[in-house]
Amino acid sequence: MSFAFSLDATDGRARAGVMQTAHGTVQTPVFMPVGTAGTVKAMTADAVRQTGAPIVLANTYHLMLRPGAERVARLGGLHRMMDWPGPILTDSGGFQVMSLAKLRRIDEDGVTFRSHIDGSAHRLTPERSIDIQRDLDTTISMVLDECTPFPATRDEVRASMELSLRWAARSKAAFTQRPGYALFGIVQGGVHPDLRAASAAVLAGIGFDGTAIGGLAVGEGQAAMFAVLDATEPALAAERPRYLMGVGTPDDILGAVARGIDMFDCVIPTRAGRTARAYTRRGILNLRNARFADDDGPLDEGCACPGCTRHARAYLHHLFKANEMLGPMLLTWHNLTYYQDLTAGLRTAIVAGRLDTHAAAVRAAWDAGDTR
RNA sequence: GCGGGCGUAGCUCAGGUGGUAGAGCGCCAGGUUGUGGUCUUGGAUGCCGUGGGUUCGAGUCCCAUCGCUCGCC
Repeated sequence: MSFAFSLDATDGRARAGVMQTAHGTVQTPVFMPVGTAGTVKAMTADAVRQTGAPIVLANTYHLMLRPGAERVARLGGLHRMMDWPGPILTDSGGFQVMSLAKLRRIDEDGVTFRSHIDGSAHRLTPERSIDIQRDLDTTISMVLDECTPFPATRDEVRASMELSLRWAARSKAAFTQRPGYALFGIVQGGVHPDLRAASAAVLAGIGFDGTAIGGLAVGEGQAAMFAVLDATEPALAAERPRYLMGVGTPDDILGAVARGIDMFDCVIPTRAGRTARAYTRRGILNLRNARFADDDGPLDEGCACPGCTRHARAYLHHLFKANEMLGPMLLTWHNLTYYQDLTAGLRTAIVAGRLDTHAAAVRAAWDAGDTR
C-alpha cells in the first residue's frame, strides 16, 4: 500500500478527495482532531472514532520531551499506545519551540531550546525531527519549519521562509520512504503573495507527498488569510493534498475549502469543549451561561453525539458549574462531532456540485442564532 | 445567671488616631486557531445586626437592645 491521493470531484476550486495511507483511508475535506500529547484530551480513542474522525494529530515537541520518542518506539509506537490504528499526523515541533520553549536559539542547523516542563536543554534539527517522527511511527510526518511570527517585516518573513525551505530539503533527505507513509512540506511567506508562491514552487521542486500552509491564523485576520490562500493555491499541485495548519473556526474552514484546502487541524473544538463553548448548527453557545440552567432541550438538534441525544442543555450547564469532568468530555465529543459533520457536509456538497448554496445555508443557520 | 469574643457583599474576612467601604472566593459576561483542562479581561452586589446618643461628619466613639459563640456556675 503506497501513499496516494486522488480527487473524486471538484466544485470550483474546492475538492473532494481520498487519501490512502498505511493505516487507512481518509476522505477529504477532513478535520483532524488534535492529540498533542498522544491523546485527544478528554476523549478515549474509541470516542474519537465515533465522532467520525479518520485521522488524528500528535506532536513531536511534546512527545520527545514526555514520554520520549525512543520510549514510545520501545512501547510499540503511537498507534499502539493510543489504541489508534488509523492514520496519525505529527507536527514537527517547530511551532511549539516558538510558542512554548523557554530559551530558544535558532541557527542554520536547527534550534536549541529549554523544555517548558523542566527546563532541560534540547536540540531539534530537521534530521532529528524526522527521526523522532519515525520513532513515533507517525503516518504523515511534517518537515521542521519556523513558524514566522506576525507581524514581521518583509525581510524577516523572507529570511524565515528561506530557512524553512532549506530545512525542508534536509527533512526530505532524512526521511525514509516507506509504503503508505508520507512527508509534507510547509509553505511559509507571511502575508506576502509572491513569497508564498515562491515558497510553494521550491517545495514542489523538492517533491513532497502533500503540502501544508503554515504561519496563518496568527493574528493577520481572516481576510488576509484567505488572500494568502488565493495567492498560494495556483502554485500547489492538484494531485497532492493541501493542509492548512492550525485552522480554524467553522467559518475559516468553509472559506478555505472553497479555496482548495483539503486538510485542517485546530485546537478550537477540543479546547472550547473544555471551556464550555459549544459549536452548533446555530452558532456558538457558552454553556456556563445562566440562561441554560433550566434549558431542557438538546444542545444541538440534528447532532447524534451522546451529549445531544442523551442529555439536556441544563445537565451540561450543571456539569460545568460543578466542575465535573464529564462536562468537558461530553462537550469535546460534541464539538468534534460537529466539525466532522461540517466537513462531511462540505464533501457531499462538493460531490453534488453545490458547495456555494450549501455553505450559504450553513452560514445562514449560524446567523439565525440560537432560537430557544 | 456571670465573664469573654463576634455580628461589614452570597461565603470567608480586611477596614491605626472618626471624613459616606474593600479583598479572595462565588455570581454575571467576554477572550482563547500546527493545545498549558491553562490563563486572562471586564461587570454587578452592601439600611456596615437594630435603636438611640456625641459630632459639621460614625463601620469606626458612647448607651441600650437582639442574635451567635466560648468559658464558668
